[in-house]
Amino acid sequence: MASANPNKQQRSHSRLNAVLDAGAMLFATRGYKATTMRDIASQAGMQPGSLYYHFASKQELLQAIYEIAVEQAQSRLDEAIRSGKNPQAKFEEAIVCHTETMLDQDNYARVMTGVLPGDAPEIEAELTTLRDGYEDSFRRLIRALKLPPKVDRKMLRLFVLGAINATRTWYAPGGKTPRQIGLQIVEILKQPL
Amino acid sequence: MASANPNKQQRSHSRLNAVLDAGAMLFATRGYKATTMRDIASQAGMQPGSLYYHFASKQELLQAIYEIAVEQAQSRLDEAIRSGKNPQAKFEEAIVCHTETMLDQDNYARVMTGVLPGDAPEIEAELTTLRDGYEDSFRRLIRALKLPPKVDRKMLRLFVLGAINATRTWYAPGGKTPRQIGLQIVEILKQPL
DNA sequence: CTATTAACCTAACGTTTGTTTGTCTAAGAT
DNA sequence: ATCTTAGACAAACAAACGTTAGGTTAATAG
Repeated sequence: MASANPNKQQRSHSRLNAVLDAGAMLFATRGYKATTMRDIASQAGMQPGSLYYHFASKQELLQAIYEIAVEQAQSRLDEAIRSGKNPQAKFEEAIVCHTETMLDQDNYARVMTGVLPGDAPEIEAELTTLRDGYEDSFRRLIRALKLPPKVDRKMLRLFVLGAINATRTWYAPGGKTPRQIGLQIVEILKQPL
Repeated sequence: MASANPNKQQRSHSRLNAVLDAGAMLFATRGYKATTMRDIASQAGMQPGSLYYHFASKQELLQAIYEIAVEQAQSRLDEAIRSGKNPQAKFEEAIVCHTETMLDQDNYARVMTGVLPGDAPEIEAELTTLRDGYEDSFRRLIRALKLPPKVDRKMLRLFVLGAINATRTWYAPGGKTPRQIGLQIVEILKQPL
């Protein structure tokens, strides 16, 4: 009955991380359906069948990536929120942070916006729950905000997140930096039209 | 050498429109890759092979739908813009109109946001050109706007369109109407945060 | 009435898909 | 030195995919 070591000590030459990285990159840029297991295997430098040593199915691979993505994004966001000195500053920091996260090329978080809900029906509920957890931070931030009476808090959250998540469709490195883009969103929200 | 009638008079019992409607509906809700020709045929009430009497390929079907979509959206938008009495009012009318268009269930326009760029590589350029034409209306509207100096016009356009296009991911009939949602966007832009 | 053709259907083609199976290799444990 | 097993490979599977080919029907034109 084997080792007394409870750690799932992975061997040094395991390419699990290469698989996760490849999947995250391809799911984020091409979407779930448009990415094949062969694409992922090729990008990770291995054979298609080998992926199934690490994950039982394509959907499970997506779920694993999604969990890492939310975790990464969440910890980034928490730190940004801490740095804000009042509710309004916290909200602004969060906006800039989320924008940077979504435009960071080597980050998993773009999978959250690159995968259509319902592309993986069997795990759709889990993915939605994960994403909702992340968005809860924004819920709390906006609740603590002083706002004009005509502004609906739920709508504000959905519009801001929608605008930021859409940046991935037009962003191109070389122009404005992710940080500048995030700051512009804040600016547009602060200036009355 | 046939008829002197130059009209491409389509027969009354042709189900071309059923094909277009089915394709628009499925591409809009599931995306391009996730929609199969069999899905479309089934929804249109015919056999998969029959689709190829009307269109030479899946991509050509998408293109035809896309062209109708942009045309519909454009004519709606033009009318809304006409109804605004000054640049600011025109911009606001355009926001509400575009929101209603995107959330209209029986409209083709959702295909513009439901299909990922690059899903159909061979016609990607045409699709982008079509969409750019539509967005040009917003470019012109924003150019005519009096704005605070710190607000970048290009960013304002991308953020507003991004926020509106994202509504399709969370909108559910029964809650706020498309019109109310559009008006809330305007409200959030007008009120300083 | 006959010839034509628009608009489908039926049936299959070749390819790509996610996945499974069995084998090999090398690293760590005994 | 031997055993075990993590981690990969090579090859194939069945299903689903976009697409094609040929036959059928019914409306229209002459």
